[in-house]
Amino acid sequence: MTAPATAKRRRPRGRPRSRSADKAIVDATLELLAERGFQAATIDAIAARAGVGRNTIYRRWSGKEELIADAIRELSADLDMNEGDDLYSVLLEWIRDFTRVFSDPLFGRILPAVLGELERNPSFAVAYADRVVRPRREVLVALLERAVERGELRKGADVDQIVDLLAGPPFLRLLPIGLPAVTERYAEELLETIWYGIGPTLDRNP
Amino acid sequence: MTAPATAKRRRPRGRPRSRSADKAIVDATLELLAERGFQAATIDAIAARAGVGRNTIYRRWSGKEELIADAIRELSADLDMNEGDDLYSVLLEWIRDFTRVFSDPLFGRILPAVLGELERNPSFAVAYADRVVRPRREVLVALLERAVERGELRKGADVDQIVDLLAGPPFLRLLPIGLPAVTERYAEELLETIWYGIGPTLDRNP
DNA sequence: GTTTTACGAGATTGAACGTTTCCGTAAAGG
DNA sequence: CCTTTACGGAAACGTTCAATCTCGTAAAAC
Repeated sequence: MTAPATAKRRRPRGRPRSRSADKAIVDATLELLAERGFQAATIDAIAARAGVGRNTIYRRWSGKEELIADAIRELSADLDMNEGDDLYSVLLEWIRDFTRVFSDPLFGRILPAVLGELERNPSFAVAYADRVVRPRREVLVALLERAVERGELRKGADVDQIVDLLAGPPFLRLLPIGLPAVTERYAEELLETIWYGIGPTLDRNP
Repeated sequence: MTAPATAKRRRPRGRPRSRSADKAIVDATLELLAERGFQAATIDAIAARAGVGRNTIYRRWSGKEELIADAIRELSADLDMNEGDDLYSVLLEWIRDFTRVFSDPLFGRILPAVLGELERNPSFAVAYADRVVRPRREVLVALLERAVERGELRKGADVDQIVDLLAGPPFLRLLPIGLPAVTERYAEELLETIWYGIGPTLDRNP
């Protein structure tokens, strides 16, 4: 063993990397992605917004793709779900959160901005799926699985499908393809339809 | 009146525009969009695939964006819905069609390919919404409204929401964000969930 | 046959952009 | 003070690509 177990890594010689530059570069990347899309996130524009020189970027990342994939990995989904309430209320709040997050000027605009790149660039897709989609989805899936066991959901329900039902419709509405806008009561109406189904009314508690 | 009512438009002097070049250019544009995305659909690549010179394109369109918007407008949704069957079967077939269309190597790959451009370029979004989304949606909406009137759907159901429930979940599955793949029985399972709802089972006919 | 317009192909221009390199300066250790 | 590494700024290189232009040829009207 050449290195003692107690060794702190010694600080290397010359001037240390600026931590604030690290953050400024990643922030600028995400902001540009969200505000103006993938093509507008040029190295020039990122460096200018971050207030750094281009070589300060290239000293940290080997190229534009690595930078963007890394920046996407910095997106952390905050995953607080108040499980105390009854399931219906929890799901209602989840839909509200989901629509709110996608109106967020930073976080919510990233996916639409990189969607076109996802197909061509699997590393972006993996980064986004791992850091943004999967964590949020796992929390909801686990919650729904417990609900199925407790009998609060239809027996044998496919939780993946339920997640899609909760997320798919509001996601469609956020694409610029001429669909009706999301209204104030959108979450309530959507969940009611999902909960009771679209089939003709049977015996149901009002 | 300067032009007689019976007049065919006289053919202008010189060599006429090649109609087959028109078609070849638009086809090549759509194919490249679908296969390799927006960025790969360069004028050079389009001209090469169409087997025409670049100025043959510029003689017809003022630039790349006009060409692409025009090509998108050529996408026609075929809208056969066999209304004879019962509603449940019709909706089942609709979901199957929808997932099939989005695996279509031409038609279905266009939207993912231009999604990133939609936000930046409203004319693409308008073209796609007008020619692809709206016609398909209108047929389904009309069918659902008639079903509501006949009592085949839950009273007071919001048909826009139902369309989203039918289209949103399969659309999510087709994005490269790590979701489970669409299986053979996907449409059946999805419609069953939508039809009966996710709430705990009440009295229901099996 | 002459004129007119379209054609495919290639050369050219100009802008955007990723990437590298160099400069003078700043911040750290020795 | 000297060396080392980082910094912001700017210049430069190479590539890609939209857009324009030129050339010899083809297809139509007259």
